[in-house]
Amino acid sequence: MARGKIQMKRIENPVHRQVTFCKRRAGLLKKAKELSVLCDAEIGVFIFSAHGKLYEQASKGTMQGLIERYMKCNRGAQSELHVNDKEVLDLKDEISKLKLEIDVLHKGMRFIYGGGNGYSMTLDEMNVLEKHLEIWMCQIRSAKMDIMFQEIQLLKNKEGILKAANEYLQEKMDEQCGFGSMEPMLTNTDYPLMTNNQFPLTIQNEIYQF
Amino acid sequence: MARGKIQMKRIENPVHRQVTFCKRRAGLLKKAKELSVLCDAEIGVFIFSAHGKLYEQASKGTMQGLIERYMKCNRGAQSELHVNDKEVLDLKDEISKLKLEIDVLHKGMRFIYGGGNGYSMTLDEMNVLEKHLEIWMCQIRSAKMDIMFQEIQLLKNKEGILKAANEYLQEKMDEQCGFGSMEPMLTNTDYPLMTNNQFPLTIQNEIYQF
DNA sequence: AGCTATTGATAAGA
DNA sequence: TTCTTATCAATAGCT
Repeated sequence: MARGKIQMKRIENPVHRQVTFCKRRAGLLKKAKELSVLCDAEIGVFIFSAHGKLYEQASKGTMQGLIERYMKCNRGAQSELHVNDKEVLDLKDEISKLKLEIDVLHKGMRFIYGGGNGYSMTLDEMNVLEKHLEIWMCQIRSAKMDIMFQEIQLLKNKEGILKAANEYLQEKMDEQCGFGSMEPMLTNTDYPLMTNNQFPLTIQNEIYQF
Repeated sequence: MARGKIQMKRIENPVHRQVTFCKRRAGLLKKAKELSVLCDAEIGVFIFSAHGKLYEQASKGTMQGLIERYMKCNRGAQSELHVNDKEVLDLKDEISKLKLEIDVLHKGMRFIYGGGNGYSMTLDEMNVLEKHLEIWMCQIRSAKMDIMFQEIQLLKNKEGILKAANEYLQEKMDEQCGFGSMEPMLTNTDYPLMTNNQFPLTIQNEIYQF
C-alpha cells in the first residue's frame, strides 16, 4: 500500500514478513475495534503468528463469551434435539455430495498427479501441483526406463560375448592356420558405439526438456 | 476516511450504521485474509452484528480448529461444549476442508488446462482435459520411445553382424583346419532372446496400465 | 449497488 | 521495534 504494491502471497523475506506482520496485525485489530465501536458489533479476532504466538482481541465482552456465543449460533436452534439431529443429517448429506464431487475431480486429476494419495496435496497450491506433476512423470519414466535399460543391457552383454567369441576364433585361426591375410573383423565397427555413460545422459536430457 | 472524518463512536443514524457495517466488515475480513496470506498466520474473526447475525472467517484452517487451538493456549479453559454441538462443529469443519479441497482441485484444473479463466469446469470440460493429458503423454512417450528403439535397433544390428562374423570365422576354421573338436559358439545362448514382437508389446502393456 | 474525494494504512528505508 | 514518508487502499458521503 505504500512505496509500491506487494503481491498477495506469503512474503518470503523473513524480516519483511515479521515487520509486515507487526504492522498489519496492529492495523487489523484497530479496524476490528473501529467496526465494533462504529456499528455496535461484537467482534472477536485471534491471530496465531507463524511461530505459534497468539494475539487476540475481543471487542465488547470477553473472548470466552464470544466463543460461547459463536458455538450457540453454529448450533442453530438450540432448544430441540430434533433440530440438532436434523442438522447433523443435513451436514452429513452435504459432506457426501462434496466427497462425490471430489471423487470426480480426483478422477480427472489422477492423470496429472499419478493416482497417489490425492489427500496429501489437498491444502497445497500450485507449487505442490507442479511437484506432483514432476513426480508423476518420474514414476512413469522410471518404470519404462527400467524395462528398456534391461533390454539394452541384455543386448550389450550379448554383443560383448559375441565380440569375445569373435576374437577368440580369430586368435585360433591366426595361431593354428598361420593366415595373415584375414583382416581383423569388426574391431573397428562403423556403428557409433556408445559408452556406458553416454546413453543414460542422452536419455536424461531428453526427459528433462519436457 | 473519505469525504470527511467520522467520530470514533457509535453511528447513530441506523442507515449509515448499516452501510458502514457492511463496508467495514468486508474490509476487515479482507485485511484478515491478507495478513494471513502475507505473513503465514492463522487468523480467526467472528463478528456479531448489533442484531445478532454472525459473520465469520477462518484463514488457514477452520474456525473450529482455531477455537480449539485458542482453548489450548488458554490452559484448556473448556467451555461447556455439548457433544452434539461438537459433532456439528466437526461436521462443519469437515465441510470447510472438503470445500477447500474442491477449490484447490478446481484451481489445479484451470491451471493445467489453460492457465484458465473459466471459473468452474463442467464434466465435459474435464473430459476434454483428460483427452489433452492423454495426448500429452503420448507425445512424451513417443519421443522417448523413438530414441530408445533406435538404440535397441542399433544393438540388434551389431548383434546380427557379430553373429555372422562369428559363423563365418567358424566355417573358415572348420574347412581350413579340419578341427571337429570346437563347439559351435553361442548358437544356443543362455540369454533369453526376445522375438521382434515381444518387446514392443511388453512396452505397450506397461504404458497403458497407468 | 457504483462513484470519487479524502482519509487511513502501510512498504521501504533509516 | 519505531519513525518517516511516498504511495496505495479503504471508505464516507452521494447517487
